[in-house]
Parts: sequence; C-alpha cells; structure tokens
Amino acid sequence: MFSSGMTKNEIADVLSDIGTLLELKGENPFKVRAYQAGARTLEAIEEAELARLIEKGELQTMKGIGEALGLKIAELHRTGRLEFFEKLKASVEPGLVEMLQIPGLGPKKIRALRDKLWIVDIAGLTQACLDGRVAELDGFGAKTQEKILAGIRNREAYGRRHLWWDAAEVAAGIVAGLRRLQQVQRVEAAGSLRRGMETVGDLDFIVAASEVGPVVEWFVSMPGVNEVTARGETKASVRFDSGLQADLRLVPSDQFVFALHHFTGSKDHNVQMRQRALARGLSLSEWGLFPADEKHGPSEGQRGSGERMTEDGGQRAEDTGLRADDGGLRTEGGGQSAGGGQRPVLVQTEAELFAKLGLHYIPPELREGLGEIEAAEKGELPRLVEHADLRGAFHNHTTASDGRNTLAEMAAAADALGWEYLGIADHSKTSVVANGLNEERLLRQVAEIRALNASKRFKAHLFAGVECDILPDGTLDFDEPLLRQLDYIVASVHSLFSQDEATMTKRIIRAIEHPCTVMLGHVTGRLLLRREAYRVDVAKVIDAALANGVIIEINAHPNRLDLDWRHWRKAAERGLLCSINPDAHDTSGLGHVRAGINVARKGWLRREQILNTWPLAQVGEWMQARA
DNA sequence: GCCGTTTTCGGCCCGACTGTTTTCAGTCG
Repeated sequence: MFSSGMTKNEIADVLSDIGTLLELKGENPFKVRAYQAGARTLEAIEEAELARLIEKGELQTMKGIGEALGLKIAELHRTGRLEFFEKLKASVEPGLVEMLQIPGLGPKKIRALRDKLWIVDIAGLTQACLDGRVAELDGFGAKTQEKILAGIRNREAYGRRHLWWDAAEVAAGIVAGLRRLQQVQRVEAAGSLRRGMETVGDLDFIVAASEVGPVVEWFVSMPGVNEVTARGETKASVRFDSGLQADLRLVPSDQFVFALHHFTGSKDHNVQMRQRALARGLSLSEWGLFPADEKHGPSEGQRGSGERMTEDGGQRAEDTGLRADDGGLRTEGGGQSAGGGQRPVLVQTEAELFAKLGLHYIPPELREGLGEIEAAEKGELPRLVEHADLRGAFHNHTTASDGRNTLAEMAAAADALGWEYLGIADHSKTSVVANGLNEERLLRQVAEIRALNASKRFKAHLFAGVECDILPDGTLDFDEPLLRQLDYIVASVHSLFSQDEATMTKRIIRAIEHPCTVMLGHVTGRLLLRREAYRVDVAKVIDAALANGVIIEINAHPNRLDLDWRHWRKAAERGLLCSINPDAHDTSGLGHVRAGINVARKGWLRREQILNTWPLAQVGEWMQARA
C-alpha cells in the first residue's frame, strides 16, 4: 500500500489543532502547551532529520517530545492519520473553534457559553447576546456582551472582502481552467485584483469565446462552487464555499479589450477616461469606443451590468506570463483617426486603447484616478518595479524564533529563487511569545550566519539582522554594542498597541532616531480584515524616517501590506527608501514579495527606490556607509 | 503532556490589559 504520510509542517499543524481542541475541552493548560510546544519543536527541525529520527526511534531525544507526542508524530508521518485526533475533532462542535476568532473570546468563555447557554456556534451566540442572556452569565457583563456583538458584526463586514493573496490563488486556477477550454479565445481576470488592491470584493473574469454554452457550464461546475447566483448568455455568477463570489462576463471578441479595461476600473479612472474620450469626440464604454454622436451600446438585454463599477477582483495578468497585450506597446498618438469613420474603433490591446486617447499605456495598478492619466499624457509615468527586479529580501524569520524553516533551509530557498542575498531578522527577546532571541542566542545566530557565508555553501549572501522590538518608551530591545555587531536592524512594534496616537508616534520616532535602526517594520501594525492599525501619525513617521535616512518597509505579508501604497508616491518622491520585506516565516513565505510588489507598483515606485532590487555589492556599500 | 534526576511528582509561565470583581480570571500577543 502506498503510504500517504504527512510532512513535518502538516504534522505540526495537527499538533497545534489538537492543542486548540483540548483547550476548548478545558484540558490542563500545560497539556495544551505541550502540544503547542511539540508543534514548534517539530517546525524547528529539517524534514530529513524528522524522517531519520522516526526511523531510528529517537524522536523522544528532542526537547518537548515525549512518549505520547512521539507516537502520534510517527503515526502521522507514516499514515497521515491519527485516530486520537479524529475522535477529538468529532467531540468538539466545529462552531466553537470558529468562535475563537471573535476578539475577547477565549476557550474559558466559550466553554461557559456552551455549558450554561448551550451555545455551539456564532449564530446562537448572536441571538443570546441580542436576548441579553450573555450579560447575565457569571464572569460576563454588559460590556463583554457588547464587545462580542461588535466582534461578530466586524467579522461579517470583513467577511465580504478577501485578501488579494487568497483571491489571486483562486483566480489563477480559474484563468488557467478557462484557457484550457477550446472555445475560449481570450480570458483575463479584471477588477481590483488586477489593480493589485490589498483586498478584493469578488472576482471578475472577462472571456471572449467562440461558443458560450460550454464555458458557462464549466464555470458553474467548478469545484468549491456553493451556489450559482446567475447563469445566462453573457454572464454567470457563482459563490464559493469560502464566501468569495466570482463573475464571468462573456463578450464578443472585438469588445474584449473594452470590457477588460472597464471592469478593471477603478471607477474614478474610468470616469476620467470617458471624459477624455468625450473631449476628443469619442464615447468610451465597456462596449467600445465610438464617435460621440453615434448611438451605440448594448441591446436591451445586455444592459444593467454596464453601470456597475465595483471594487471587484481579478487576477494579475502579469503573473501568468501569458499575456500578449499591453507589453511595452507605448505608442504616442491621438485618437484623431478614431473618430474618422462611423464605425467603432477596433483595438487588440489595452495599449492600443490608451494610444487612441493619446496616452501611454497605464499599468492596471496605477488606474486609481490619482493623476495617472495626466502623467500618461505627458509621458511621465514611472517604469514600475517588477517582480523580476528583486535580488533578495530582508526581514525573514527562522526556527531560531518563530519561523518554520531553518537558516539553511531559508538560504537554500533564496538560492532556488535566484536571489543574490537574504536578510535574516528573527524576533528579539521581549517578543517572548514569538520565541524571541536573547543576546546570547542572537550572537550565536550571527556567528552561524558568518560561518555559512564563509563556507560558500549557498550562493546567496546572508545578512545578519534582527527584528528588534520597539519597547513602549521607544527604546530598542538590545543595547547599542550588540546591535552594532549586526548588519542591519528592523525595528518593529509588537506590544501595547493601545497607546494614544501622540505616545505611539513619539515611541516610533524615537526608535527611528536610534543610530542602529536601518528599517522600520510594519509601520501601522494593521492586519487586513482582522485588526485595525494602531493609532500613529504616519506623516510624522515618514518625516522622521527621511530625516534619519531610515528605510520604511513594505511588509509584503498578505495580511499586512503596510506602509500602505497610498503613502508611497509622495514619500518616495521626497527620497524615502523602500524595502519589500516578505516577513517570511517559512520558505514559501519568501513568495510574499509578490504581494509587496503590488503595493510598490501602486505606490508608483521604480526599481531604484527599493533596496532589495540593488545588486549585492551596492547593498553592502550602502550598509557600510550607514554604519 | 513534558521534564528532571538531591525528583516518579510537582512545576511548567511572561506582562499588560480589560472587565469583572472586591482581589482576580480571562484574553492577548
């Protein structure tokens, strides 16, 4: 029998899930912690090492793994299944696990709600709060009840949007699937996903096809489709189990580019484009570009969707590498010829469409109606940074703190990406929960990094850094003599998010003014769709960074993506240097830079303005000069 | 559930904050 065991990270996830379930069952908290510690221990070793230890029956030589965990790990590794886990899962209402996502609700309170009010899911909890029953429970009160309700409401409100990263993955699969259909001539994802927005509402796919029936049929039959909300000749809509909605729009081939442009938006960009067309005696819409006085547009049946400009999703066409249009075709030229005849203007690419209106090609990420059309008219659009421009990345974690891959594994991953360098920045000692490094452990890691560099085992040069906590008073977590031994420091706030704006701003600026600070990490602490930014005067922080020659990172973790793109254009014009930092906690996390590239492009950033597009030698010189 | 070993049981574990209390339990990072 072919074995289908689990990888170490999958096993770690199971152990961690067991911890959560035991917690909900009210188990001894130390037992819970033992499972969580076991998960962490597992993450801290190499895949091959795990196999070797299991083989030799030496799992228990690892700190934190005893007899019980050892047996479970071995079984999961061998079979991918664990009876104990299955039974445990079956014994806990799944709704309780979901309730853990509500801020302020932990295992104890959830248990009380279940045992005393028989609440087993969020729907029941909502009703009990509305009835006022929750406030009457021992240990609960009016404020707690209010907070729970607010948490649930937020969840619902946020639930309507999705992280770009998650939506992009879904969209890529759909685009690839549509491309494989023989009836499909052209397909692109549009919407806010194509514009690289940090979150997206739903997905929009524009398709030109020789025959619509089979395409619609494929679309509504995709795996994961929970509900088909519309199904017609020109449009189909589905909702996935995840809550994500996807729209398919079928258009004639000669309308494809117009529909793509229209549904990519944004609304403001489209309004300005239409105005520009009108000024040239033309009328632009999703249906085409026509002489302005000529009646045109959809037949009666097609109307309706035309006026709807949503913040919807789409897939970044560049990612596929397959896009034939738009590529560098930057023709100058007016739309004069366009109005010449009575027939609609035909274009094959968006670049041609822009050219018809006297514009250079405007990349989707810039289409926010924030001056891109004026810049495109004057030929002043920047050459935006591209994913391929990256030569490395800073701010990455290893198993030394809370990462899931070792230093060597991360270095190997950087090699695989063809990067010239990789910056390590594990947590500092005050981040206890993230297993932050104390002085001794940090120095040991620095020595390890120097030795690896000397050994030439990896092509990528490793920079020794730290993600140093900014303490509540703005001082750094380590003394200057220690920090001086590192190549660079990322300074980040991880505690006391509740400080008022003045205090938080002062705190961060003090950290920026520290002579050892090289970069500022996740400036606002926001977690997209989950947690608001802490209160901070970002403008003052940018001023301070500029004054002190400190880099502000674009934290490319799909949940963070700050400093927000809306600040970058102006800040970079003033000379603020950027670094696209993946904040990777495992090797696959290095791929987050792709989300960071979106932010940089939306911020009009050019390659030169981003540290980790520079060649290794230049980065080294820059760091030397700073030190 | 793990660990240690002058232990086979008793301790593991940090600090801040909030809301509930009247001295503290629960949550969070």
